[in-house]
Amino acid sequence: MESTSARTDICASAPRAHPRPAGQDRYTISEVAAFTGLTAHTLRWYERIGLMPHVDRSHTGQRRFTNRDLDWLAFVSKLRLTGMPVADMVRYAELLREGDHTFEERQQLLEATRRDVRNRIAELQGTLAVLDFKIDFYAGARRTPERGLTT
Amino acid sequence: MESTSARTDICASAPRAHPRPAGQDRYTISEVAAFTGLTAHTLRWYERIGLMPHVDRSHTGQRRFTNRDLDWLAFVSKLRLTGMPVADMVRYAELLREGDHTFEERQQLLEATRRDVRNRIAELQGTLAVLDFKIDFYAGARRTPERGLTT
DNA sequence: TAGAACCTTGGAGTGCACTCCAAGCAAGCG
DNA sequence: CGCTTGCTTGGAGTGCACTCCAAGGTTCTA
Repeated sequence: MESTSARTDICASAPRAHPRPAGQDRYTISEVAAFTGLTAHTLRWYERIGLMPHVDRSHTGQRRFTNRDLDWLAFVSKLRLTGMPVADMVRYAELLREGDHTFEERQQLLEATRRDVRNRIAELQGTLAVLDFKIDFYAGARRTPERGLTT
Repeated sequence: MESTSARTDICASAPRAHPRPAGQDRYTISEVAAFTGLTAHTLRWYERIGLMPHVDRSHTGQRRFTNRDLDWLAFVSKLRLTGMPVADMVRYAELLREGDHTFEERQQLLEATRRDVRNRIAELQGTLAVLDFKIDFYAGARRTPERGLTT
């Protein structure tokens, strides 16, 4: 669990996941919920805990998200898939808000995350091997039915 | 998110993860905790919720785990890594207890799990691509420092 | 201008997977 | 035998990541 030089030639363009209407830059919370797959509740919660880099408001106080916010949310959603704790993502968001002098720490955080993701992939491939082994056994036992496997 | 014919040529032997002393077949709960990395609390909890296929007891009622139990726990630990809900693992354990006529359902459950794991790996590889992209950006910006990336 | 559908807030509730506790019995050693 | 360490139970507590609620203000469509 350390090797696996996972190739990443798919989708190596700029991180823009969910389709969104062109020429618009102010979205209500429910529009953003539709684009990202997150609920409005979750979006408000993200803002509360400091995971959103301060969202714009209309003159009456309603949230108006921008394309930049959508980019950020797409990135956060990717990180979420890795099982990265929300607290760590908040940390990264804080570093961004603090400006240029956190550059190096951000880079290190990203690199640590990448190591975690690679390890995670290696683990999953190990599990896949076990599943393949067991499924092969089931397929074999189907042809010569005799005993029912103990795990 | 559906492709990725993940190769699984590593560790494709019989599923036996943690080293254990030869010629022994009765382990106390703390020994099992040491071998598996699970806590004694968790092992008791697994039994309570029906995830252990009925553990043997000493004449005074203390648990005595067997090598077969260790095999099962190794398998469960693998499944746990995939993020499979405990309830689903309990379901599989129930099917095992119910005997031969659940053979097909068990096979299907394993195959569904394998699909999930493959999808998970594909997702992670997508995330890895995003991380690589961003880390490359950071490395480039280090050589020509000018602006600090917005996500 | 009415009504429906949407948005706001703080705080409380949910589900999962553990994790711990207290009180008491069991096992092994000098 | 006494002592320490380990094991037993049901039930309560924890941490995470949401998820929902009530009461009220806003925006859109007819």
